[in-house]
Amino acid sequence: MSEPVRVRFPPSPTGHLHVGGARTALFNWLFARHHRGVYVLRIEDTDRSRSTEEYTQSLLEALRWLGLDWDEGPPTPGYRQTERFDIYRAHAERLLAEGKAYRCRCTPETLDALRKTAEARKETFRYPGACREAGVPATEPHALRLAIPREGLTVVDDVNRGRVVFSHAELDDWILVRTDGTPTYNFCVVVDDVTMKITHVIRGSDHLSNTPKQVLCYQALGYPLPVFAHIPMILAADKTRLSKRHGATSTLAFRDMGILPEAMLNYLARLGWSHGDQEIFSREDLIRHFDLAHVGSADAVFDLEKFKWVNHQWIKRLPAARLAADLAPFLERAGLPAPRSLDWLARVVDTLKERARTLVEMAEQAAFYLRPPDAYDPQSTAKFWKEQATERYAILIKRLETQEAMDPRALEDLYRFLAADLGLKLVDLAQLTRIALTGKTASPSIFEVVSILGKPETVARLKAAAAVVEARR
RNA sequence: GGCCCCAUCGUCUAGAGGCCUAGGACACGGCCCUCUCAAGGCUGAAACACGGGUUCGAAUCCCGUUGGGGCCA
Repeated sequence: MSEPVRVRFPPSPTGHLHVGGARTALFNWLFARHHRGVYVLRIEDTDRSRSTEEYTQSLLEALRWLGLDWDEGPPTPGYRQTERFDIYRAHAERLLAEGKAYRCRCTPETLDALRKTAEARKETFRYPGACREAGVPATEPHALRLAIPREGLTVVDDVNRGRVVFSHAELDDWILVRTDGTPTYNFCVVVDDVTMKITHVIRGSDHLSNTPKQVLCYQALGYPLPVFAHIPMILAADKTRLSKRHGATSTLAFRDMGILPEAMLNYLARLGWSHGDQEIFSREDLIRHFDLAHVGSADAVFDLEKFKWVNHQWIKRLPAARLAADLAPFLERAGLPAPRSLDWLARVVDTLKERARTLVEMAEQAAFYLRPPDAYDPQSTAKFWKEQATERYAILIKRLETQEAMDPRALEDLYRFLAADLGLKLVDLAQLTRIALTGKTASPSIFEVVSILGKPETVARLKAAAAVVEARR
């Protein structure tokens, strides 16, 4: 029986959760759920100057929105690095006592000078290890360095990259604890992963180069190595790291753009991972099919167009009631009058599902349902408000006022009979109605629209349009 | 600069030596459907970075070049 899987996602609260982080979180979460393991959330806030509580809350909010629930982590104490300094100190002291780490009194100035000399000679700077030889008394101010083997190799066995070999000649006696007593990033990560019994470290490939250092630290500490999986990164269209100048990058910003969490998960999962030709995956599909073996190794370019397509697929699939509830805040934000009811809004949503790629687009398209058009599109009126428009509006108004059945089928029958009666094409009457009700010549099925608006509102808008036509003569 | 990683249509990818005249998806063009706009259906254009090997046979394995990315300062 193999050990239970334990994975972690360790964001730094120095900014909002960006899409790259969200995908790393997702892959870890999927791996944990697929293997019925444990998913740990850890807040890496050792950089106190840049970490804020506000960002921490934002991170948690984004994760909750995506539904990436954690089995261990905040608000339980002990999952923020600032709460764990005693643990780092204890491990550092043990390494020192065992002779696997040593005190170093070299100042940053000394090191800078050495670095410059090395650069001038076009050599790679490595810490020469003077203090390792000399020994520094505890009474002097000092940093703590890991004593790594001077020769040989460290091999990182990576699930995605295979065996990656690093020569110790390229590695430093790196700093575990700074002179001011604060532990460094790489040291904290190792101690945390070890004490949290993490079995699989799944993270961005930008961490691959740090891995040999960490491996050496695991070995010095005498702990078994976790399985490493370095996953490809997400790039912008210009193949550089995705950043703010490329547009929205934070998870919550996509929520505000009207992206659904289902779509976000789906799109992010397909960036670097695949399962045959399948494009649309539910949360359950992802858990069932996710595996590290089908994660690629090349970096992936983030494509908003495809993302919106995936979002549209989810808009089409999700029930109207759910969408209506999600849409409501977007209507409010657009300054539109409140819908008659949530059920009524669900009917509206059903007519818009095929047309809106985001909830923002859907809110725009829903506007005419909530208030009459404040203007009529000039191109549309130029084409359809010809001589007989007044007469035709009069006929439509008269017929609709006496119409009993307001379901789309009955309305379509009415329009077809009427068109045939007048020797017209259906499109003529349909577009006249559409202009009156929506102000434009593009909208959902006009029979659906009339049905949802109801008789009084429809007739009122037809009369208003007729009046404008009359006034223009 | 040193070290490490990566390389299939514009983009996401399928492809684990013969199933590949390289498949799917987004975007783009055409046609069909049609009350408009969409959605949908059909269809078109579009890729194995380059050069050497290995092999009866390579997109798939090896080496090099080029390009991109990352880490370290």
